[in-house]
Amino acid sequence: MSQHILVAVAWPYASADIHVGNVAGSYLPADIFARYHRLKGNHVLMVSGSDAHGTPITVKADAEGLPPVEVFQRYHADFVSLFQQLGLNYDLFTSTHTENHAKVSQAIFLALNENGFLYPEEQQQWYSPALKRFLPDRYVEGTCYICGYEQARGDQCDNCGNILDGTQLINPRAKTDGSTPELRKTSHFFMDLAKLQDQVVDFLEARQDYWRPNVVKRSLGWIKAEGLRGRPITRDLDWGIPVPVEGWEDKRLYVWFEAVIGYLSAAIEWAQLNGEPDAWHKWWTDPKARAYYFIGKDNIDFHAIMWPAQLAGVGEQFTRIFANETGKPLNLPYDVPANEFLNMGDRKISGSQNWGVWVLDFLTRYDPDALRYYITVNMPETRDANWDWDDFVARNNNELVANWGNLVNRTLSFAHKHWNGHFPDAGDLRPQDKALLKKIEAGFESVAAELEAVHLRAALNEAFRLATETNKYLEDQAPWTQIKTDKPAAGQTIFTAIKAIDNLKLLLAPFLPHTAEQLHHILGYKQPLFGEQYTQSVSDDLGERIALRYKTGAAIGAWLPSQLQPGKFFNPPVPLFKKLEPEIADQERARLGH
RNA sequence: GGCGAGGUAGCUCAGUGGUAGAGCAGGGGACUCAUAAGCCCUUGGCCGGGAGUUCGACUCUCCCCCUCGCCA
Repeated sequence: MSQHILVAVAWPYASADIHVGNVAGSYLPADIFARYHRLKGNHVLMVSGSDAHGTPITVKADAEGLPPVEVFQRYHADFVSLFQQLGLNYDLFTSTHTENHAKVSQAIFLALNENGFLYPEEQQQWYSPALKRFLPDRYVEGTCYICGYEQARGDQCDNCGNILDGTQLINPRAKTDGSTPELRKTSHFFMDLAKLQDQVVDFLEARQDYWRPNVVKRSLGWIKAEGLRGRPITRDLDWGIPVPVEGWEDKRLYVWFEAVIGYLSAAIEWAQLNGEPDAWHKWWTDPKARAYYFIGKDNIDFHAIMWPAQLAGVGEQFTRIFANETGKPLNLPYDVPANEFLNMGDRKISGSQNWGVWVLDFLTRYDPDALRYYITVNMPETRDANWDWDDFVARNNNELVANWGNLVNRTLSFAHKHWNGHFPDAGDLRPQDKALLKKIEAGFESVAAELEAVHLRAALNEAFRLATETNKYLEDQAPWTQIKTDKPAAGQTIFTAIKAIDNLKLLLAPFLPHTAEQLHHILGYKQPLFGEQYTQSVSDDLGERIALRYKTGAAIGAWLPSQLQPGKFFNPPVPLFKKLEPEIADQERARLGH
């Protein structure tokens, strides 16, 4: 009955700080989804890592006078710390800078090559005689051949916004030393996407009924309008994964091709770290397993078209080449629930313009569940959404604190005061008590239905509606009046409310895990709802790094109605959430210096 | 310019061929257990604009405008 669910999460690029838009786009929805499935008893494997290779990192490294590996290491350490603080329970958060990932990527390359989906082709590329190397388009500046802007980059013009063909730049110069480059011929491997087009279209059409329209329609529309064309998968670079072909030692796999392979290599690394090297097959080669890819809309093409094409093209060859096992095809994505963008003030979040909310910084002043709540109610599932500091304060105070936090606090405080720290004895519950609990317990179906469809905002709203039902019940029963004349009746009311809260704790746990755990403890449970995050140092010939891990341990959380018993002892309640001062909105805006 | 997604109450968003919905904000009320929270009642919208199909369209078709993304 229980399923194997691969939760594949976008890989943060190791040259920029993580902001709330990244969290809203992929990291948080993935964690909510994974936590729900863990509570449900399914076998979740949630993997991701730092995307370590590619030109932006070498550009940054050059600018700072550091080797690329140090830039990568610094950001990677920040990511691990951030994800721990936010409570993102990755089974493994690794990186693409591992021997394992290189080996897996090379096996994918070889499998595609064996199956006839790769071909080499000559291209023109800028070469710097002074630096004695080929320059990626990003390393070349010149005059834009479209608008005449003189500071255009080889890949894109910041003035007119057009994507450029770098070889057409006028007055090209190397970004690092200003020297004049020349065009030289260079060979690269291309993936023959045209040959894979039919398989990709079949793949998309088979899923179009349940995928988000913006993901599937856009992908199919693009393919049908333009057709897929060969795309280079190698580059003249020295930072990255070597091309496993003799004579190609000075080239590297193109990062777009290699980074997505991380979903597979991370699953394999996870299995190895656990001492069960074959365990990854349950998520990758068993056709009953489901793979969900949580990404932002900027990544749709790579996950809905390119990565499925790679997987389809590899066919049964991967396991044979990688592990000399009888080949089994790799699973294609089951769903790619891509989110739109979370902007700020209707402007795109931008690191270079210091326009945004940086999560590590945010967490020095506010709690992780407050962030998780606001991002979830505002999640850009169907269109771009906005981060607004006033709205953050208002929703924190008027919804999170007032509706849910206060429900817990008012009920438990009352109980603690009048029953000396025990749950009241309830005897046989009255019809109104049973009616409330029935409503709340229906949440294990209704909230679950939204979660399974990856409608996370709707799921959270549904859980909150049930908290409101409980507040209404309390108003109807008015235990503060009952207690003056009929203490047993008040006890039945309060016990029922506490049981409702114990249920709501579970329904909200995927969204608000830190406070759910805290409430769980207050309610007297000895074992935690969820397992534990931990870090582990992993070494190979490429170096040593920290991996973020997860272990189930003593976790007892289950997506099932509360079995809370009367009479048991519980801990004195403390507020789960903090009310925020309205002034902080202005302070936060001032912080940006705009 | 092409493709895709959006344009619904002050804000954030649901929604469907049959007399417009939720949460929050705003207004009023009774209560007091609670982080002055919660509960009840309530104001508020030519559902981007125009034309068409239909007995009837926010919902279907066409054209236009605006926003965002991808591509050229």
